[in-house]
Amino acid sequence: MQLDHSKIERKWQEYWKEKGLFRTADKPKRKFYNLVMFAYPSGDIHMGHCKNYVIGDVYARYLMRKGYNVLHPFGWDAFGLPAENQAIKMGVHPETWTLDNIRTSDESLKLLGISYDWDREIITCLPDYYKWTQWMFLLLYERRLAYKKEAYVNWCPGCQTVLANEQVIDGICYRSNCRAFIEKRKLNQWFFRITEYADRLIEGLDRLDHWSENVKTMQRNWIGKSVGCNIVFTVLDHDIRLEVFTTRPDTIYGVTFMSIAPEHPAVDALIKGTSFEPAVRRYVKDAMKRTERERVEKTKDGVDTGCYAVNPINGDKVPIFVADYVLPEYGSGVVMGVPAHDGRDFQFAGQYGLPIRVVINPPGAQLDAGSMNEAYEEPGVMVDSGQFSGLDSVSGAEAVTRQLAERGLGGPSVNYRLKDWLISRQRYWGAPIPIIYCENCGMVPVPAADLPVLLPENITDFVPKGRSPLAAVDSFINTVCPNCGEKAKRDPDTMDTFVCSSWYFMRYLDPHNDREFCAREKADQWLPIDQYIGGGSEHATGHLIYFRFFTKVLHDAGYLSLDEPAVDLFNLGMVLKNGEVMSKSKGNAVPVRNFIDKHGADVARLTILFAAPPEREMEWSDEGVTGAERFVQRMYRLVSENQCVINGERPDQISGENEDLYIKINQTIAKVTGDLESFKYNTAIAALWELMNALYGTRERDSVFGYGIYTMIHMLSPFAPHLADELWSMVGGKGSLVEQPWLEYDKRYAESKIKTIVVQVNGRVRSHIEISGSLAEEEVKKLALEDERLRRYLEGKVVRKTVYVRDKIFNLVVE
RNA sequence: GCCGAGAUGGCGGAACUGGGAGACGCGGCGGACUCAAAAUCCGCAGUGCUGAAAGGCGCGUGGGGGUUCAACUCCCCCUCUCGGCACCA
Repeated sequence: MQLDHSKIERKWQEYWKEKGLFRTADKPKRKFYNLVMFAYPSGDIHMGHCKNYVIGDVYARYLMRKGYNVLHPFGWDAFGLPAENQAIKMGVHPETWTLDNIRTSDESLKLLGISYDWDREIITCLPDYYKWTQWMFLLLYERRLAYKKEAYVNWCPGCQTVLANEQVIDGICYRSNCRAFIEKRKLNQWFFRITEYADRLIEGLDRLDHWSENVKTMQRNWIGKSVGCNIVFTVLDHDIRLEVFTTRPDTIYGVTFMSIAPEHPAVDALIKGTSFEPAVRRYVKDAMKRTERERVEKTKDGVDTGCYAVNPINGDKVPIFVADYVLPEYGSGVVMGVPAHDGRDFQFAGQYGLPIRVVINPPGAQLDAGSMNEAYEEPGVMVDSGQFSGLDSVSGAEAVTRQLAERGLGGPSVNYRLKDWLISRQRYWGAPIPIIYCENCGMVPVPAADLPVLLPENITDFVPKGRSPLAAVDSFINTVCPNCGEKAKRDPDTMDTFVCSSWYFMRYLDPHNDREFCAREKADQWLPIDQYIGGGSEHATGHLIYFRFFTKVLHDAGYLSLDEPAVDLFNLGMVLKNGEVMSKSKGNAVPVRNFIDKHGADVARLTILFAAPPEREMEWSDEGVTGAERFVQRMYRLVSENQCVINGERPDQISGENEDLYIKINQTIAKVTGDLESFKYNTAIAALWELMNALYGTRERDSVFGYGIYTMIHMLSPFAPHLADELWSMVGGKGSLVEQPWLEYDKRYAESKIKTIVVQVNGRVRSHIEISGSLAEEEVKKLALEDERLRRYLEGKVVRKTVYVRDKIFNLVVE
């Protein structure tokens, strides 16, 4: 009796669809927003992608059966470079390629039986979606959170576009097919002022109790808040003020030089016309050529400007250097050099023979500048610091800051590592930036009524040339000014795809609305996301910050009442094969369709679920498939051979042989239910397997046995829904188990009647006592002392102490 | 360097709040069925020593210490693996 998986899978998928079981009603009573991170459509999906979808689906199906009104949507993050690169390589239009991929992948997801509400599918590259992405841009523009500025930005020579900070990894382009070294270029680009939300993005993390510490810590580090002080140094014989940011104003007396970034605008004025000019210019030119990576790896060097800065606290005159270890975009691009108490300054001073002046001593010790071989960076006691000497460095820092503020030479300041989000891209396949440049009126936002600014389709040359391909499309670029009606030009750039994904979770709530991105009423009904199931921590410092930022902006603008999008975040581990992340480009992908043709969707699902706990990485192995396949066949056989004893009634007379089985059944329901709620799907399946083994081992095929199979069928439904529904109909069930409430267990039989007390001597297991009911310590002790097996351990020994954990363990401590 | 996660049989992995380590599966071995094989079913199994056998005695959760009647679990030190950040003043 073999199971024809393709037949039953098709049958039940059709039934679910016809009955609209996964279409979400719009007036949710017990709502649950279960969101799986949407995906980039890069060809057909493979088993590596499926893990996310299957895990999200198990949870969704369980919640539906628990009576929740579950919103479980899916969509596609469809803009982006791969489509465009494909267009260049194969001559296909990016839209064609993308939509083809989506069609194929949708079919595969349907073959897997994922319970998405397909009516809500969103595709970010379609005008009815990106219209609202553009609307979001305008909202940020209006609120002065989108702005254009000339700045040194990350330029990827491979992709021929600028990138956000978050997209540069170790000085290299984040795209796995590119990996080019990033260059710095000074360009005029659009930014989102995410730094304005830096503090709130940090504070909000404290309210996200259900997010993993891991992701929260990564976000805190990424935002990188530093509390310190600004200090103004004047330059001798120049009308220049150099402002520095430091977290250690307590080391101000230890300043023996200043370093200024090569990009700093003051460099020019410092050296103009002096004998130092040629050397400095040469240094600056070389520095600008270096990538960030090269700068980090080379030794700390610099060049003297011949100028001197004046220490505002003690009037010391110190030389000013240009040095490329100073980051132009952090703080003010100038640092005060304190070699005794900063590792980098120590190295730099060593290189140029600059004096080292100790101004902080470790508690109870004294440093000697001459014998130091590294900087002392810890807090301590201030010395050689004028009126501040003797203060501990923490309160000293405050005192110095206070005095600077009083004299108008500085004051408290906060700096962030986080930088504003650069969102312009010089590429075609993205949402056009809705801005028009008019000779009379300047920069003019496209009026909301004119949205969307459509991406022109009549374009064939996608080869990047350092500017957006849209710049060459006259019909797109040339327009009229919405203000004055004169000829004007559109912005040729498109937006970073991460803008599209920053708000997608709201579009699902109202996907067909053509007047708003989402009706307020629906947002209020459905948000927040109750469970966000994400594809790993690679999004921690990108998407997962951006979508929080957008939520806060929309909150402030009055469109949302909440300001954190997701209550609970679950990070899944990736799927590996042969030790590497499964992906098409690595050639180790297991295609979904082939797999389903051969083994079926339920086997695919069980293989993924059983192999490892969801949060952990899993190594794909064909052996796991064997197990899942065997499970399905055994289950099918169990039901088909015993159909007559299964009636779904909970037996009320439990006695005799099958009482233990009945207890096992109830324990399994409790275990599986608990595991479903905490994403422990591997152990849930193990529990089902145990119950199946128990059923196979049962001789008396009575009503308890029948009920055991019945509950197995029920509990199988989130994991292997097609098989479960088929078995359900075989035993006379109506419709799908999705329509049935989840099982409750019989509390009277949740515990074994017979318990085993483990008897230990000095912590080693030496015997067991079987009991029914419960025993007091005295009784156990009596039984233990009479126990034959214990005699040899107790003979000639004195019982010094006993420990009893009721009905569980009894330990005799003897000597 | 900093932050985070992890290390358990041949393999994937289990173990509640400190209470019988190794559930469940894969692979392996033995048996049944079969002319035979596959499939299926039943059984065995961490490891060393000992015993004809039932069994007995040790050792065992990356390494070393500690707390405890009792430690995979708690504390201290160390090693390795993975992920993130990294000249952030």
